[in-house]
Amino acid sequence: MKKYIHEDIEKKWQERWHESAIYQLDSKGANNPYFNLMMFPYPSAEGLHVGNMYAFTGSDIWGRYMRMQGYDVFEPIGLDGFGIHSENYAIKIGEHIRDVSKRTEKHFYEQLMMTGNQYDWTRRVETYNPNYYKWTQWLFVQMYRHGLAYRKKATVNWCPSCKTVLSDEQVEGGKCERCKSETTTKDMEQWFWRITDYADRLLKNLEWINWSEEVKIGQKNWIGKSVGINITYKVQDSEETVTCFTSYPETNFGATFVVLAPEYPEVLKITKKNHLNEVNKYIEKAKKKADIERIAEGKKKTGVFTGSYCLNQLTGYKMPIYVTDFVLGHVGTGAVVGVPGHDLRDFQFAKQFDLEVIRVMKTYDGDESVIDKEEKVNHDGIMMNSEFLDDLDHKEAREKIMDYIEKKGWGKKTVNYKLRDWCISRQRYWGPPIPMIHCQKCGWVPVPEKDLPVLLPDIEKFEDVLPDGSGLGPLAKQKDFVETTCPKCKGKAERETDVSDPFVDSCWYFLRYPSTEFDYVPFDKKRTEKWLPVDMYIGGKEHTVLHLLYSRFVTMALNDWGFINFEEPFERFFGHGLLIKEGAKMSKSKGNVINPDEYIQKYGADAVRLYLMFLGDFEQGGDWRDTGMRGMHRFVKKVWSLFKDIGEEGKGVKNMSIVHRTIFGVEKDIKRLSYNTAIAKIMSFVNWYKESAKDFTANERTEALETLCLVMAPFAPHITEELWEKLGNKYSIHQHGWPKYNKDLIKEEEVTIAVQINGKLRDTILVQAGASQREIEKVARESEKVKKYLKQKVKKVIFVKDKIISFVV
RNA sequence: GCCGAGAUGGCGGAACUGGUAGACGCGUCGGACUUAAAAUCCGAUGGGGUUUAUCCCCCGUGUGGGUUCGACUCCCACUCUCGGCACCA
Repeated sequence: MKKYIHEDIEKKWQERWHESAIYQLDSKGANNPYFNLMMFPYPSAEGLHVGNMYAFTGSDIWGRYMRMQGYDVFEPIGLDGFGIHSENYAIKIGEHIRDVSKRTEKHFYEQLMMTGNQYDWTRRVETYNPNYYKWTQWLFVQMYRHGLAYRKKATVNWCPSCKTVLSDEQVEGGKCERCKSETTTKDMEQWFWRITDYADRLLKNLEWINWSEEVKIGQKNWIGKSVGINITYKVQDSEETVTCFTSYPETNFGATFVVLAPEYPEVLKITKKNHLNEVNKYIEKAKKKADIERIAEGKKKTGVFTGSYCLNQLTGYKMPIYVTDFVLGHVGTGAVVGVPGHDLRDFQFAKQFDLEVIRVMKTYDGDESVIDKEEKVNHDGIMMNSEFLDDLDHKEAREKIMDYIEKKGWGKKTVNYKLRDWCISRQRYWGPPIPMIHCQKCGWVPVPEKDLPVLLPDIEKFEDVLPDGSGLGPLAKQKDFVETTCPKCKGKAERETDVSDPFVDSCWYFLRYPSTEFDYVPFDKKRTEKWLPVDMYIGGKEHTVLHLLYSRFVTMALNDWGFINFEEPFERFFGHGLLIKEGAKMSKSKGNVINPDEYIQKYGADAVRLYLMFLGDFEQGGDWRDTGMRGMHRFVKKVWSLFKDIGEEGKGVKNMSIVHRTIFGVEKDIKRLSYNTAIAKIMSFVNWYKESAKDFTANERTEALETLCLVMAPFAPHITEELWEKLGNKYSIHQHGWPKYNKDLIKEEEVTIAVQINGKLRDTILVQAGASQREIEKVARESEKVKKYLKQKVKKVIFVKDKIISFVV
């Protein structure tokens, strides 16, 4: 038998798979469609990251296993190439993104090809391709037509030194990630998608979708539903009112002040004349700070008095109104009623400005002393000083007071969400232009469908694609692009020059995959109904909120508009863990980044795939060690060497039940994506084979080796294909069914029973499986080791079938 | 601060619904093959004690308590690590 040369074998089969098109979506047949999706990568130009390969291998194993279970598995791949990540890289190396991205596309696909995943290479999707982003723009127009896309002034991060808008991710601790200067905020008109309309549904559906609890909780917290009440207070000597949202109104007998956000629209109207100066100054200062900076200041509260008061209807307390930046304009109503005894921030503010603290809840331990330090501020307890609420538990009191306030007409029960509408405008170059036209007469008009796509102009000069600090994107300088005619009145008009957020590109890509050959619709109706929703989606947990939530939102909207017949895009989502190297996070600065190419060249894709899946639990992540990689290479060579004696006759063995136990065990592990233990079972099987094969008949050899190929096929697709052929089987192992095990044979005939005395292991005995307590007790009592301990009277005997017998003395 | 995940030999990690802790692999040590090395193969390998030896005993899953015949697994309190969010009223 030849030596194992992975380069030849892997190349050979990759070409064969390609020619025979066994992984292509069957657009006519396919009785059991199964959409196995992995998160498409954003190509970083430095090439495929081993983290990508880790995720994709785990997903591919699942897809290959499902194919062997008889499903028509569709496993597509594409590139999330539009966006700031790619653009920043191009800027860094001083090259035009258009050129960089052409190069990375080729590089990425070549690398992905080498990993041996069962992709349908005919259905690739690249977000920067006009035939794709045409439909991203179409989605925007749909959003606009259905009232879910709108424009509003928003506060964005701004770096005064780089003169550009920054995304939240680019601001680290209040500083610009590139030049380290302090960032400020700027109010700019932006396009938004009304995801908050779907907040409740996004939350509700979490109850039934098959996702891990961890990810569901992540989404739930992000949506951040809080139930409470909006209470409206009259401002004294004024026509104005202030409405405050609170989720713990039961403490309102202890309310002693009201605080407004600097962004609060009526701040100046509420402020008394002689306080205007100071209030204005404070607001100006606050505006210059980013949210992050406000937070960084920590517990020290600042603020300024407006000179006005409002009345607490419950107590008649005259509450002074302050402006402070710890109240955020976009949260709740932008106004908060201060209860210093039972909210830490309110307490800190009250101390700063010497406001009264009134205790209205004692602790469950009965402490009702004066609240004079932070540690004593309590959020729950039994009501006191609250008239008709006294002695009620605070939760009970909450219901009662809300009804009371509503009945009195002072307020209205409200639900508040942390989730904010999705700002999709980006003042950048490398994205799909937002397909809107502004006309002096007609206002904003969407680009008609027949005129899509609005092509991203191919700007020749590299310098012209850089953000320039005008607050407008690079497209604003392209006259030919900006100047257009209004689709409505045919008059002169201007195009929107912002592009959309890269998350818009990725929020619907899975819908495109099965329909890539259609150029007149984003997704064909029949095709979509057949293949979607996605059956299994595997990807990183870091996308728990943004990407997954946006995709769910868009799917719901498309469902509402009648384009698709389902409202959840991913029937099942599985979040894998993080891959690290020798205890440390991989990073370029540390120089410990693993380049998968090198390892594939050295050890072969099969060995790398196996090792990636073996080094830890797929859900938890794992720690890459080069020595471990070498060990796996050794294992693959060992497997290869087993096939040298095919056809040799031995005297035969009685018991091949381990074959069945292996099938059973590996299957069970794959089903729960516990790939590392599945591989361990395959290794044990190989060890057993090496020890026992000398006695096998030719048939027994074949049975064992075929089984080995089949259970290993999802993990190591090339070598198993080669060995499968060597055994004389027909192409392809990947179209063969998963092996069946015999239920009777997986049962052990003999079992080892642990014998315990007072819970301590004293002996083990080998008995027939299923032996009764009486039989086992008899054998156990005869054991010398046990006898020693059974001199005292046995009080109790505990027996677990096939497991344990325990004597209590 | 809040939410989530985790802590097991020299190392990566196993242990399904409480039932023989350390599967599988790495590393190390010893041996075989070889002029030699690499590669390969065989054996040993949690710590401690005891024994000529087989045996046997004790201690061991981050810390402290609890429940149980029996706890890595369940309960309470705490420490540390990683990931996410962060003044959400």
